[in-house]
Amino acid sequence: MNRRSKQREAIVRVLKGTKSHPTADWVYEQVRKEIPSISLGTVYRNLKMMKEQGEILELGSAGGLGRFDGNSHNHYHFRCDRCGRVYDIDEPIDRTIDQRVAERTGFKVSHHRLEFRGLCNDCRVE
Amino acid sequence: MNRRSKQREAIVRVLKGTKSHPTADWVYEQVRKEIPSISLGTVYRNLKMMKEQGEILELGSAGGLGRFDGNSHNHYHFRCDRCGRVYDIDEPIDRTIDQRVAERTGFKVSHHRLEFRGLCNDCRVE
DNA sequence: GAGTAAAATGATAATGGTTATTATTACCAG
DNA sequence: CTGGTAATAATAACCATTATCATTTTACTC
Repeated sequence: MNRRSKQREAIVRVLKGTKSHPTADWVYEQVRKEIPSISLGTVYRNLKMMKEQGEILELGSAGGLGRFDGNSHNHYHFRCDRCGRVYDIDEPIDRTIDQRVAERTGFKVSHHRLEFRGLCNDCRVE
Repeated sequence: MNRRSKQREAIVRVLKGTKSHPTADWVYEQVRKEIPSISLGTVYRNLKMMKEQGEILELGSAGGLGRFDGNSHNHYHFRCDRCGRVYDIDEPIDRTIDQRVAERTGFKVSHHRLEFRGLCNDCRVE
């Protein structure tokens, strides 16, 4: 079902060969050094495929639309992979983990965002 | 600097009055029941303002562009609030928390995403 | 190798959420 | 009232991503 192509192989090589978290456009520019004729659409198509097959992760912009929360104090969320709904999670916030990461990295850690994923009660199949 | 307007007040009322995590468009539709002439742009403008002033949170689409990670095994990330760079965090993944949330909510929890925020070494001011 | 069907590509148009622009209106101080 | 400025409505612009489609490439069979 999945044929090989030098474009896809180049995309994989670029992705696996960096420790950064590139945008689609950055990948496009890198691959272009090798295959100047490659199309941006091809990059997007392959990234999407690989994401769906679990070979890579996508960060940020996760889940489609931007959503807002009138509650400004930090709390955790659950996002249903099927219907996209977001629920608040009543779980205590672990602040010690910020401290731990700060010590390890030297970064200034102000807070963290935690989002659970899976299927909500309306969407889980019995 | 911040004048009052019935539009903004209606937006705040809608946001604080729901437990859901609405999209900008949903807020727009709700406020429209009260102020049919309100513009979608006004909703966006006010949501952005409130977000910058820390009165509300924005989920998803956090940080702008979608970013990809060639590493498909789950791990945590740090995103710099200033430069937007994303770093991998070498912190063990806590799977017990998925179990705990599943028990409390009844949801099927497959995994979680954890993202730390703050300033990286290049961006923290001495 | 030649033939062939399915998949992948490149080029480009379309989509859709968000932001910018601009002329107009509403608010407030003096 | 009047001048100054923020906020608004309407609309255009933006821009990352997706869809479309004719053409090319791949894998497979003979």
